[in-house]
Amino acid sequence: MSDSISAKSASSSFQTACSNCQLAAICLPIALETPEMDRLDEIIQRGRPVHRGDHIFREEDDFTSIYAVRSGALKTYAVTEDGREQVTGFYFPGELFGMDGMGKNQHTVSAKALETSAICEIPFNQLQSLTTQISGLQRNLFQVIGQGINYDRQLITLLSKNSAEERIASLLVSISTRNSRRKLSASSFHLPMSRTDIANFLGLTVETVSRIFSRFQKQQLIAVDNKDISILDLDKLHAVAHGDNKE
Amino acid sequence: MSDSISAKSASSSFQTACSNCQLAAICLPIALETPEMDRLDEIIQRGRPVHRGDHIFREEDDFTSIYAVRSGALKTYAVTEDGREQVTGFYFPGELFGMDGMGKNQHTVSAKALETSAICEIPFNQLQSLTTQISGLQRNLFQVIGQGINYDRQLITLLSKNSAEERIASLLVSISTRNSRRKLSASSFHLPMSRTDIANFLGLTVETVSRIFSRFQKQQLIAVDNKDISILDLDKLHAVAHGDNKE
DNA sequence: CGCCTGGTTGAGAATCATCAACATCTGTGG
DNA sequence: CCACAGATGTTGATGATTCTCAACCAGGCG
Repeated sequence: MSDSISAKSASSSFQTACSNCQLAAICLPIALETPEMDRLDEIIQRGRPVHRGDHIFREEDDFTSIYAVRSGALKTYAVTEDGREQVTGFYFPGELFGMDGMGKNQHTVSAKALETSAICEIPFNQLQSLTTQISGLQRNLFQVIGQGINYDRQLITLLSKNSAEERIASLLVSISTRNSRRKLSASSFHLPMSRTDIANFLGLTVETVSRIFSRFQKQQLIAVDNKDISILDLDKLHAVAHGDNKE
Repeated sequence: MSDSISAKSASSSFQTACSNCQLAAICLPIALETPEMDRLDEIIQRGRPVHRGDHIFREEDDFTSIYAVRSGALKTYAVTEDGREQVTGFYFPGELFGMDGMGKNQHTVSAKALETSAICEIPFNQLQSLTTQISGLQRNLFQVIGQGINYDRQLITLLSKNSAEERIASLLVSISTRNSRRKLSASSFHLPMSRTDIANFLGLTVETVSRIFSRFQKQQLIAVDNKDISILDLDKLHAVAHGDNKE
C-alpha cells in the first residue's frame, strides 16, 4: 500500500507545487508569501519516482542540489576505506538531505531509496541566488542546515553515551515523533529499513537489534510484526531511551 | 610557555588583521583580494584572551556570532538531560566553531577554553550581509559549514564502527594532521585536553584511554609524557586507526 | 518447489566498563 | 620553598554488555 501512492499518481502527488504541499512547513520553516513561494517553486525539479534501491546521488558525485523527500523514505550511507558501509541517516517526507556535499562540492555519502519515493530536487546555485533576493530565505537556509548539524550532534551523543537498548528506543521515539509531525500515527508505523540498516546506523550488530526488539516486545513496550511496529507504551519507551528507567 | 604568548602581546599577536594572519588560509579557504579581506576584517572582533576554563559561549546563549581560534585550544560540549557531559569537539588555531547555533538561533553546546586562547568573533548577521556583497564569500561560508558537517559524519562513523584503540589512534592522527596544516610538528605536541575529555569525546572511559596510551607506548607507537605526545611511528598509528593492522 | 535473503535465537568469547587502590601532578597557603 | 589537599592519571581485578559464530526459520522470487 505505502508504495503504490507515488508510483501511479504522477500528475497529482508528485507534481504538487510547493504552495499546495502539505510538507512545506517542514521543509521550509518560514512563512513565505505566495509570490515568493512561486519563485522557489520554479527552480524546484520534480523527478520521476525512484524505486527501492535506486540512488538519488552517490558518494563523490558533484554536488549540485539539495533534496527534499516528498514521499517514501531513503537512507544515506558512506563506504569506509575497508569497504564496510556506514549508514548516516534515514529521511522521511518533509526532510532535506544532500547538504553533505557543501564542504567539497562533492557528495560524501550516497543516498538510496528504501522504498518507492518521490523527491524534490533544489539546485543549490539557484537556491543560493534566490537567497539574495528573497529576504529571510538565506537565514532560513542556514537554519535548516543548522538543524541538520544539531541532529548529527545528537546522534554523536547517542553513539557515544548510550547502550544498545537506549539507542534503539531513541530511534523508535525519533521515528514516532517525525511521524506525528507529518500528522501520521505516532504509535503505529512501518519501518522502511532493514534490521541491518538499523544496526549499522546505531553502531550495533543485527543480532543485537533483533534481540532488543524481542526484549521490548516481551516487556510490552512495542509490538513487532516484522517491519510493522506498534508502540504500546510511549512514555516507558521514552524513559528507556533516556536511561532513566533503572532507578 | 605556550600560554604566555597571547597574554602579553595584546597589540601584536592578538590584534593582527586577517590580511596578516597566517591562519587566514585555514579559516577562509578562498583567496580574497585585499580590499575584500579588509571589509571582512572590519566586522571581526578580537576580544581579550580567554583563560583556561573560561566560556566563549554557553548552551542556550543567543546565537550571534561564529568564532575562529587564533591561538590556544578549546572544546565544545553539551550537558545531557541526566547531567552528564558530552564533549562534541576540540578546536585548534585556524578552526571555526559556533555553527551549532544556526539551527535555533541559540547555541546547543557550550564552548570552553582548554588553555589561554585568543578568539576571533565574527558577527553572523554582518557576515551574512557581507556574503551578498563579496562574491564567492557565501559559497565559501557554505563550504566551511559543509566541512564541519563532514567532520561530524566522520566522528559518527568512528563512534559507530571503531574499537577503542582505533578511536584513540584516529584522534592522535587527527591532531597530528591538523598540527601540520598549521606548520607545526606533526610528530610531537602537547595535548591541551585532559584524559577525561578525550574519553568523553570518544565515548570511552578514562581508564580505557589511559590503558591504551600505555599500550601504544609499549608498542613503540608513541611516547607519552603526561600531556606531551611524540608519535614514533605515524604509519603504524595510521594503520591502527584504520583497523588494518591485524591481518 | 527450492533457493536466497533477511530475521531470530542460542552459546561462547572479547572488549570495554566498573570498582578500587595507588601514584602523580598542580596549585595554594603557611 | 615546602607541605598538603584535591584533582588527574595509572594500573589491576572483576563483571556486564555486546560481538562473533552458528544454527535455524520465514518469506519472496525465479
